[in-house]
Amino acid sequence: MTTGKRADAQRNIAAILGAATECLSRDPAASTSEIAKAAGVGRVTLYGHFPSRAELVDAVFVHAIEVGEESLSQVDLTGDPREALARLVESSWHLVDRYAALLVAAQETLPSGRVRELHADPMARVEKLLERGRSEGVFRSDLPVSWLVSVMHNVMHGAAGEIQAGRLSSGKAAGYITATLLAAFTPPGERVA
Amino acid sequence: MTTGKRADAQRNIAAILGAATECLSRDPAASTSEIAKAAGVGRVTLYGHFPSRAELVDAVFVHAIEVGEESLSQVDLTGDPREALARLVESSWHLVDRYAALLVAAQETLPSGRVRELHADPMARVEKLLERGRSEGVFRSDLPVSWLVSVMHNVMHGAAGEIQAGRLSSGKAAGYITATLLAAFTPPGERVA
DNA sequence: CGTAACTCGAACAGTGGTGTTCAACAAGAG
DNA sequence: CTCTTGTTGAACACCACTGTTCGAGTTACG
Repeated sequence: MTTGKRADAQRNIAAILGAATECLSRDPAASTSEIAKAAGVGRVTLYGHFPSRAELVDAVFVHAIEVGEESLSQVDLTGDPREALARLVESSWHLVDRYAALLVAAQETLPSGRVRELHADPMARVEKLLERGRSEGVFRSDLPVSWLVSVMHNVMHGAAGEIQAGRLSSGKAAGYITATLLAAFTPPGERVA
Repeated sequence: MTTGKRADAQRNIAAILGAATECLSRDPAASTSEIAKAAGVGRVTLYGHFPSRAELVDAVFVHAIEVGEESLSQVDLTGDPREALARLVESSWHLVDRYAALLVAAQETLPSGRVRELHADPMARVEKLLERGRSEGVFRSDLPVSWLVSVMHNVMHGAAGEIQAGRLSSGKAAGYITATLLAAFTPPGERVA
């Protein structure tokens, strides 16, 4: 092992990371006591591996992004950009739904800009697809790509909120989101799919 | 006056309400000390008029909604629903931009459902316009009205976030929002305005 | 003017978190 | 088996906040 850590230490680190992911996904303000207890570990042990709560949140967030990237990188983005977008939304949506509260935790814990920095890869993927759709004339070019990305982001997180509030069923969300975004991204003068 | 309060007490209540609106609009987690100081008043005085921080936040939020309603009620919602929506967005946007942080404060302070309860009037206005647009065939009917309202809400608050992050200029926001929503609300098969 | 209403700062108790220290104990690695 | 690394709960110091109490001082109001 390149890590000089002992075996049980590695096990505990994994347990803490897992428990933190779960706790923070339920409550963005989850305390270190809560997380340590959920990991079946003493609070001191937690601080032994993560110097501060913020660094733990960072590690959890980085891990979540990695998991997400693994899933997102398998989405086929070739062919009709509209169908590609539908596929990308379908995959992204599951991640957003799962990690919505975690994002909140990161936002209010990590230094400004850090969240966006870690979102660089997934954002680049979306931007690239949107650019291609624009050059093929099926996505609108009268608004900045950064704005379109923001719309996609906010519509998805809005859906997560609606579900949490019990006003939307999980099954319908992906369909609503894609229907909304495909229309929103249609160039003025063109027909909505 | 129907209020049995003394004149200076009334002045202080107004000052506290004003200071709280300003402080909470900057920082949703603003403390009572902060607010009292900004109001030029002792913390004890604040608690003399508002039994708890939560009730103060509630009062501030109610007041903000009232101010908003006053402005929104003057918007002409007759004629082409698309143009009416543009006018409504224009007015709503200023309010959202101003009170975005206040909404966050209310969300994390007030009991679940209270925020939505206080939003009943502005939401009814939007719903009514959307229903009319649907019956005239210019807004889509394949998605629930509640979802369309949520989309409008989230796109506007997303724009507020982009502005706060310095990625969007205040002047362009309203145009982007209306362009996005008009397309998003266009019925499938129809051309985007 | 006199009184009731109001204000003030300081001090207090209570809460709920973060991060550290300590000394005893357990477990992996060689 | 031994030694290093890791783990543990209890206790501690610290911080920032909420909400209350007190007594003294001030202000409106009739």
